[in-house]
This record gives sequence, C-alpha cells and structure tokens, in this order.
Amino acid sequence: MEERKRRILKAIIDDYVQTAEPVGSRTIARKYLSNLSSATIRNEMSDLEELGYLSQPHISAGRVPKVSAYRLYVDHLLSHEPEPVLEEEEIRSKYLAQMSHLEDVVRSTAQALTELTGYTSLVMLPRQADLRITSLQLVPVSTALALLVIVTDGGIIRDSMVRVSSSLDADALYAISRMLTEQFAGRTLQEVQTALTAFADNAPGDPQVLKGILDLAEQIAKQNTEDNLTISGTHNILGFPEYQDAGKARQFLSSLENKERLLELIRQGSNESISVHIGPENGIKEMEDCSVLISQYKLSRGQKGAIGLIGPTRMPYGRMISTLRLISRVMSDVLQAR
Amino acid sequence: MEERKRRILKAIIDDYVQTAEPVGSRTIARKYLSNLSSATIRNEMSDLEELGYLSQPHISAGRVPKVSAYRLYVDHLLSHEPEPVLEEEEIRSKYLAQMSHLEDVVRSTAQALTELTGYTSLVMLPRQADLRITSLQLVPVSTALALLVIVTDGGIIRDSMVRVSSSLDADALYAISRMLTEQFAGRTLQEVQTALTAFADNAPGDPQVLKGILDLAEQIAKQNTEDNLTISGTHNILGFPEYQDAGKARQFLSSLENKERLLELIRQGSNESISVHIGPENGIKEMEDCSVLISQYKLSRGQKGAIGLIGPTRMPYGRMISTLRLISRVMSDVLQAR
DNA sequence: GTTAGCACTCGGATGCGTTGAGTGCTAACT
DNA sequence: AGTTAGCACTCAACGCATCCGAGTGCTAAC
Repeated sequence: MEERKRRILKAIIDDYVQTAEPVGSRTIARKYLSNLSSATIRNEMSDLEELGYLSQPHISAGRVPKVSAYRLYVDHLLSHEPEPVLEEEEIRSKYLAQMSHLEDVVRSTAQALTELTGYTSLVMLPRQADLRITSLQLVPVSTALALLVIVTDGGIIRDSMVRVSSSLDADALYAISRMLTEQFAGRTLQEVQTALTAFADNAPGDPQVLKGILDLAEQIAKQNTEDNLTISGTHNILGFPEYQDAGKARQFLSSLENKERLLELIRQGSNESISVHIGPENGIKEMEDCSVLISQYKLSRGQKGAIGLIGPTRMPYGRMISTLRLISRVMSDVLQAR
Repeated sequence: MEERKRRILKAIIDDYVQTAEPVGSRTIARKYLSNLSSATIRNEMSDLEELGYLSQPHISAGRVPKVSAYRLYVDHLLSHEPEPVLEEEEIRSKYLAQMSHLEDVVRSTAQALTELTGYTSLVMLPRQADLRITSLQLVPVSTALALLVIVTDGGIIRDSMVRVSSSLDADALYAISRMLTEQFAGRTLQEVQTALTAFADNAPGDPQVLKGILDLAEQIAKQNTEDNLTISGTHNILGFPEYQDAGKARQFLSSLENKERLLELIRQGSNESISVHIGPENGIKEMEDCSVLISQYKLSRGQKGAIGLIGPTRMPYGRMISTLRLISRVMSDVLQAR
C-alpha cells in the first residue's frame, strides 16, 4: 500500500480512537493532512473501503476503521518510539513500594494498570505447578486443626487447613514440618502431588495426618490446574460510549466471570512478549468488540505470568502497549526482588 | 390509618416492586382488590398522596410509592410468616459445604446472597480487634524473610511477611515463635499492638526481629481499624430498570469503592439483628435510591459480623429480609462450627 | 360511603419537513 | 495522470405538530 494511503488510514484511526465518531474526509484534510484536499482524501477513503479497512455506518456518514485496519495499525503503522507514559520510578514508588504479600503485588499492579489506562486489567501470577517448594510448616490452629503453610521460591505462599490428630502438640507438628520440608524441599508442587500420595502409604505415624496430607494433595492438584487470574477495573467499561447500553455492559461484565476463556487466550499467545487480540480475534463472543492486550513476563526459573488490558476495539494501541510493557517490567522486577 | 388504606398501599407497593411502572387505580381494582371500584381506590390514593406516601411522576400517571411508604411497609405491613425461600439444608450443602478457609466462607456466602437475591451483597467478618490469639508462628521464607502466621480463636488466620536477621534458621525461628506464643496467647489483637511495642523495647535478641515485630504491630493496628468488608454481585445493578443509564450505574459502582461509608452504616445499626435503610436513609448520596439491608450476626465470644444486601429502593423487602435472615443463620452456624 | 360517567391532562408514539455532515461523480486544472 | 473545485444526492438527527390513551379529579346518582 502506498505511503499516502497508510498516512490517511492512520489519521482516520487516530481520530476515531479519540472521538468515537465516524471520521469524514474534511476532518482529515483539516486536522491531519492539510496539504491534501478533502476530495483527494475522499478518493483514497473510497479505496481503503474497497480494500476492507474502512466501513460506513450509513451512506452519508464518515468512515469507521474495521478490525483489519486496527490490525494493520498495530502491526505496521505504530511508531515504535515508546510514547512517554509515566516515569518508571514514579510508578514503582506509587504502586509497588514495599510489598510484603504477594496479593499486594497483584492488587497494586492491577490498580496501577486500571488507573493509568482507564481500562479493565488482568493480572496472572506464574502457574503454581512451576514453583518449587522451599519449606512446609504446620501451624497449630485448634486441637484437631492445623494450617499447612507452603513456601515456594519467589516467596509465593499457599496455605490450607488440614485436620490432624488431637494428640499432636505444637512441638510434634514442628517435628512433622521438618520432616515434610526435608522430604519435599526443591520439588515442584506438581511433583509433590504424586509424591505425597506415595509418602502417605509407607510413612509411619498418625493416620489423621496422613489423611490430611492426602486431602491436601488433592487440593493442590486442583489449585495447580487452575491459573490464578485477577481482574479489576471492570466497570471502567461503563465510561465508554460503545458501552452506554446497560444490557451490553452487563453482558460484558458477566462474560468476565468465566475466567477460563481469558486464560486460554493468555496461554495461546505465550510465545510473544506482547500479544494484541483485536475484536473478534479474542474468540470470546460477548467481547467481540473489545480488544485484549496481554504482556507475558518471565521470572527467574522460567516461570511465566501475564498482565493484560481489556477495552473497546477503539483503543489507543500505541499508548496502551507502552504502558503495559512498562508495568510488566516493573512488576517483574518487584517479583524478582522478593 | 384505616385497614383499607393500608391494604391499598400494600397492593400499590407490591405491584410497583414487581413492574417498576407507576400503578394506576384500575390496576389495583382489577388485580388486588376486586371488590372495590377504581373510583374508590382513586379517592383513597388521593388521600395516600396527601399523607405523603405516594407521588405521581406527572399528573396523568399512576402513583409511585415514596420512601415513607416503604418505611411503613417494612415496619407494619409485612406479613411476618417467613416467606419460603429455599430449604436451609439445600443452601448449606450447595454453598457452605466443607469450607476450610475463612475466605472460602466469605466468598461462598457472598455468592449465595447474590445468586439467591439478584442484588449486590455485603459480607463483613467479625472485627479482628475482638479476636484472641491462639498462637503465633514464624515460617522461614527466604534467608531474610519470614512469614508471621497469627492464629486466632474461631480459626481466623492473619499472616504477614516480616524481615528477620539472616542468621536465624528454622529452629531459631521456631524458638522465637514459641516465645511469642507464650507471651501473647489469649490476648486480643488490640492488646497485642501495644504489648508488641513494649515487648520490643526490653526484649533480648536480634534487632531485625524486633523491627519486624514493630512493623507488624503497625500493620495490625491498621488492619484493626479497618473492618474487613467484601462486596460482590455489584453488576447485578445493571439489570434493574432504574439503573439502565450507564452513567448512573457507574456512579453507583464507584460509590461502592469507598467501603468506609458502608461500614459506618453497618456499625450504626448494630443493635438490631436486621436493619433496613431505605433510600436516602442510608446517608450515601450516590445511593439515595437504593436500600441497604443489613443482618448482624454474633459469634460465640460476642464477636459481631454482618451480611447485607444493596438494591434499588423498589425491592421485595419481605423476601429479601427472609433470605438475609436465613443466610445469616447458616453462615453463623458454619463459622461457629469451625 | 360507593360508583358510574365524563372532561381533562400530559407523556409517549407517530409522522413530517428541515438541516447539515458527508459522500460520489464529473469536469476543470496543473 | 493525479488533484481539486463544484455540485447533486443521501440520510440520520432534530424539531415540531398531531394523535392516542392511560390515568386522574370531579360531579352526580345510587
């Protein structure tokens, strides 16, 4: 495609992203390419429509970019100078300072994303199957209950309640904890699930503890298969003109309840660092006029996580991609420093 | 007020709750009180308007109940036979079966409330200040980090990361844990905050641990003052005709971000078991045409929690109150059994 | 005290011209 | 040959007048 057509297409997209109104030839001639007349632009726009990049809501209206136009925009028209978002240091201090709990990192990252972009944000932690156990500890809760705390590398902590024999006091539980740690340190949660079962069969001691351990094995198995996805800023969607209709907004919000489909989307683009799913490309019918941006990040041991944004197809892709890349880097740093 | 006026008022409210449309005299005559003519009802309605219970959106429209009408309805017109909601056992098995973590109880209760009612739901756990510590335990996380697990009666568990001297190994941490437990078991978190500070001053040992303990004291102080309120089912609001306007819905959703005002509302009605705040009575401007129902529950040691519902003023109060009362009881049982 | 009847009100739907942003096409211009 | 000015054309949106009917208040009769 000739340079001029691209320039016009970019101008149309930029204007439409800003105004949400169909863009006319005169607008482009005045605001973006004042060396050309509206008639010339009109001819080009006609061509662009022919090529499948633009459409008209009705015959006497301006043009609106189609999905293929956004695709071209993201793939080829984006100026690759990183648009200035916010100072990295500023974000780090405002959102991600001194985070002790992992949930705090998730919450703060999500908040940073929603506040800086005004869109709905996603944060997914690395899958637990890939994490290695640092230590296991049983903390007495009541006579027959204990909390099993699992510490993994990267400081990600899981815990769950297990039923134990009432004859075990704090010291006994500590002794068991040491034994468990010795047994399992360095393995992945994945491995532990099977190991635990085997361990229970020929280990000495309280059948109650063994049953507890087996229960836990099951729980871990369950937690392992489901990734941990946090969604926030969901009702930002109500601010966009394309979601002024309450029914449509509701449908969108409901579709976010089913995290499975989003997780699938995240997994499928896991090769590239940033993937952009425009409109129907995301494969989720209720979100067919939303785009999903996902940035994968990697931790030390090759563990993968992801953060993302969801918003109307009409989205300032350049700025959003920069922001996402930035936050992704900052969050990755913070996680790695733990 | 005469019996007949009450009957008519009740009919108007019932119909309006169902249809969300102004109710005319003929509708009442046909559907609710077929022994009276529309003209009679018209006269009564005129009186009821005079008395401040009804209003007309415009002169040639039917009547709409005012806040005072709902107030009267809730206080005096509600038939006190508990309306059949769902079998208690059914709810218990569907939502609150075998819950090991406290967060699961909260999530399940909230889910039960939103699914059974279609409204926005609130779940507040008993305030942590009232809880007594059963044990404290430090779990090693990495060389310089440990997780401080605080177990309280009722099984409510708080944890937080503390920085410790890297010279402390698992056994040393366990020794410290025993010491801490001995020191603080049986006290409330409230007391611990001050005690911790004093303890740090004249205790022997690693300054890093002491600093960690002080940090934690601060954190606990913060957590103590803020009650732990979970809100869910927020976007159910989009289903109601009074919130078809995206801007209004957004305002409502945003106002839920500020939990402080809701907590105030919960605290203020803490004497009665169920309090009903109709429309502007809730004191939150953005929610002036929503009602807030709150059911307080008590645990063994006099700890108080609350669950609640938020929805448009036009609400089937009878059914909602019954549902709330039921779920409140079930949840209370589950918590007590832990 | 209740009801039938009737005039009246007014929001909402329907229909109709006007307006204006925007297009496509043609012819003139460079 | 590409660009541009000019012009006829289209059609959503808007304002305006009209109509319709649900619902009211009032009066007079039961």
